[in-house]
Amino acid sequence: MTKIRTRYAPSPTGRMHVGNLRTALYAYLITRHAGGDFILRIEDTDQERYFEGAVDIIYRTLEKTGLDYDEGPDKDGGVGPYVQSERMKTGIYMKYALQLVEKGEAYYCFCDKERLERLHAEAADGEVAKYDKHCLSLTKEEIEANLAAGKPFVIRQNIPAEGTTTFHDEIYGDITAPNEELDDMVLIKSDGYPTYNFANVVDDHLMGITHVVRGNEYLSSAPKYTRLYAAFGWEEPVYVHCPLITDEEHKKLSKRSGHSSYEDLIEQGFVNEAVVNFVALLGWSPENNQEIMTKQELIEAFDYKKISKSPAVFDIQKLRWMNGEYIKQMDDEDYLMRALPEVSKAVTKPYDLRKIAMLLKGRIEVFPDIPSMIDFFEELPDYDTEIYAHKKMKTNSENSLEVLTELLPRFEESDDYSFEGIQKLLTDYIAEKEIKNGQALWPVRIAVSGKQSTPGGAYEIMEILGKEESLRRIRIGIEKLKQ
RNA sequence: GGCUCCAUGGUCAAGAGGUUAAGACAUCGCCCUUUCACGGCGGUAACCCGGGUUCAAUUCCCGGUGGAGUCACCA
Repeated sequence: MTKIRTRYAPSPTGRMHVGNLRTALYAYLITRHAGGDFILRIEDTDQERYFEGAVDIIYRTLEKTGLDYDEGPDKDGGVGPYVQSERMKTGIYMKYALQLVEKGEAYYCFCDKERLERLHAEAADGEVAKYDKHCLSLTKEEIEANLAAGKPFVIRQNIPAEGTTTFHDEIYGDITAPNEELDDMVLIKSDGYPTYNFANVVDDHLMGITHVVRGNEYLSSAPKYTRLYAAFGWEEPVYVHCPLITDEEHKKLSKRSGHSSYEDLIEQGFVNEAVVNFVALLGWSPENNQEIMTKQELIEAFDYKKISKSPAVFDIQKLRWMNGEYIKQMDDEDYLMRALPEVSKAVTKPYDLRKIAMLLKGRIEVFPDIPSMIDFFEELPDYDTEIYAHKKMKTNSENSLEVLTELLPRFEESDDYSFEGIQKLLTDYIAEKEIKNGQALWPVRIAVSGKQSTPGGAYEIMEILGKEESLRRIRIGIEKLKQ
């Protein structure tokens, strides 16, 4: 059995789409599961969409998501270069294209933009224009003359007008398309660059790729690739077309959704591992139904034959849940590194920010949740005294006022504002008065936070606020309740 | 519109020719708790429709319907 070789072949056009991330991940998992090679190839044949820095995004994203590759532009494995623009300079694409021309499987086309546009315009209502093979009938002399005159040209694949083409996909089975539906696609563009469609086939073959993993938006162009392989007489790779990832409207995930790229998600406070874990489960699930999985567990469990066929909605709600699980598992220092900047956004006063941050671990799903949960530390909100009422604790404005009034002098006297000190003061009071914990703790917490729900309880909050501010807030509470 | 693909709760997702049709997220309720959350327990909620094959179909086949993808000198 030959060693499995898969590749991730992104175009440097911007951020990494989550669909691409999943495709890369599946290719990666297939290879690692089987002990094969994972190859990175940069497909920069579109000069117009290329921009400086886009390649760096690819490197960075692969690194952060833990998709280490065995061969790539910076890791020669003997079948390079691994960047298509560099490969082009060696002339391989033209060489192979001319081979097809020789065989009659491809042909020169000199049609200009105007003619092609006319073809589109003339297409009958509801019909889609296909290239009409106009240049296929050019004589050898005409072609020579055009070339000699320096006329711009493309090379097109010559697909028979009749018959059908069938290919096999590991997920979808045999798929057959009528040839008349297949356009004579451009192989070599007029700028000399190969199209994605062509470079892909040539490179996959030359690089010994055994399994081609890609999104199922390529399903309808796959027959053309099959014809290309056949034209060359090359063996086709194993195809694994992944189901689409869609938005809530069941449309292909697009930029409009606001979370279509890996970088979007990271900016929104998601952690790498959670994103990778979540995306892995979009279209596949392990036998044992485990949900939280490390990369290693994914590698061991991954079986591409069990990838599903139907599209999956990207449910950000579930990602949030999963992210929360990852945050809970983080070690404290890592957590603080991510959480502290968010804490600082809401709290500028000299409180113990680490303590505040630790209050939130286990309560947040994404880091940007933090500021709105702790803004009360910075400034006591102008709250309504109605929130002093708590049904279960049987608290209301009257008994809350009583509790606070009685506690105020005790707090004024005390100088121990440690967690334990505050706790002791309050539990002593509760024992003395023979009331329920909540009957004292609830009003105190409301007074010092001004919020119905807070991370941490009365002890934690008062410890962080300190004596002076705690007293100030309790006095405000008493004033509010008197009115 | 042509072609192609898809179809189990709101979402992800198991599953098998005969099952009480898993599990997770979300949602609802209860318990725990100094609030919220966490955690624990429980509830609501699904096999698109019509034929056929079969003793038996949600599962296999065909048709319909619905949804999606794709139809570039973009990838």
